[in-house]
Amino acid sequence: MGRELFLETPPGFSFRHTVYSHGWSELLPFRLDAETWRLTYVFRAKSKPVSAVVTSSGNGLKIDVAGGRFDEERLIRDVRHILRLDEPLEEFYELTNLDERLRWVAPSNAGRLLRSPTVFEDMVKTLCTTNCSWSLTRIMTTNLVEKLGTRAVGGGSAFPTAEALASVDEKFYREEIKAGYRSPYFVELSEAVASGRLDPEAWLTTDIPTPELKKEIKSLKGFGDYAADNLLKLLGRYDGLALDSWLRSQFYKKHNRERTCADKKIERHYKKFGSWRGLAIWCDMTERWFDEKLFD
DNA sequence: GCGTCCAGGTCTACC
DNA sequence: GGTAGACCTGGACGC
Repeated sequence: MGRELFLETPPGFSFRHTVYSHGWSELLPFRLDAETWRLTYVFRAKSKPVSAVVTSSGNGLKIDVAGGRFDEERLIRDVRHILRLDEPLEEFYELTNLDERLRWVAPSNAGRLLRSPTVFEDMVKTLCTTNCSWSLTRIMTTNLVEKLGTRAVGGGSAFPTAEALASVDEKFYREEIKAGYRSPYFVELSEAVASGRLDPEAWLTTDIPTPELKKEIKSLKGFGDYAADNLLKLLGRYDGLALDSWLRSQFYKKHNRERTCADKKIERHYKKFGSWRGLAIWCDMTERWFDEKLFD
């Protein structure tokens, strides 16, 4: 039997801008119905994962949990975390308000990037975005969830645990997940986390300066500049631009008359946003996404 | 149907 | 520190 929970949101929170902030809502165990703006996610629970649907409702969020036994406090914590309800963006908005082309960001309450309940899940998904088309990213994450995730109450499967990911070998990743040359990276990462040698969740609260943290992330196989910067953004550190081919091509179109240029020029363009430059470029490059949708 | 290119890059070897 | 070449896969594209 299902249960309905309600979670109050802070002023200046946009559900639609958050769930549609980047491609994560298209990757299992997220599912987004952009017509009805229903965000489904399979949450880890006490015995068996549970599927829940999150929708915007008045001054908060309605969470319809499919059923099963679950820790309400933990589920609420996960929802707060994935939607970044506790992330202060005032300083960022002060900067975007000073920029003519980014003045839309603050009134829209944009800038919250959807993330997974665990840093580990975001790491695996980030690996799935490297050097491939978005369609292949979706194939790999779908395979991971459907072939290694635990079935949930209410349908779907949870994102697999580090232990589950560490229980299969490189051959499985190549043949079943279609991860190709990335396969040993998944094995190394999941074994490190499952054994306790690596604790990425601690990065959410660590005081380590960002350059040092980036160095630590880059010491992992498969995490280069883009992947490390992307993960740092999801951790709430926006110093790096996380330039990939898509972001570069968008910049060329919008700010460089469709001509390629060196990364240094892109970095100069966003320098004025200081430690928020990674979020500034992302908002700038995705502005048209929100023109195409009906927003609250 | 087939070959080529490239996509939400990174690693290694070499200079 | 900078760079060339290799690397899985799937989809788009040209022929």
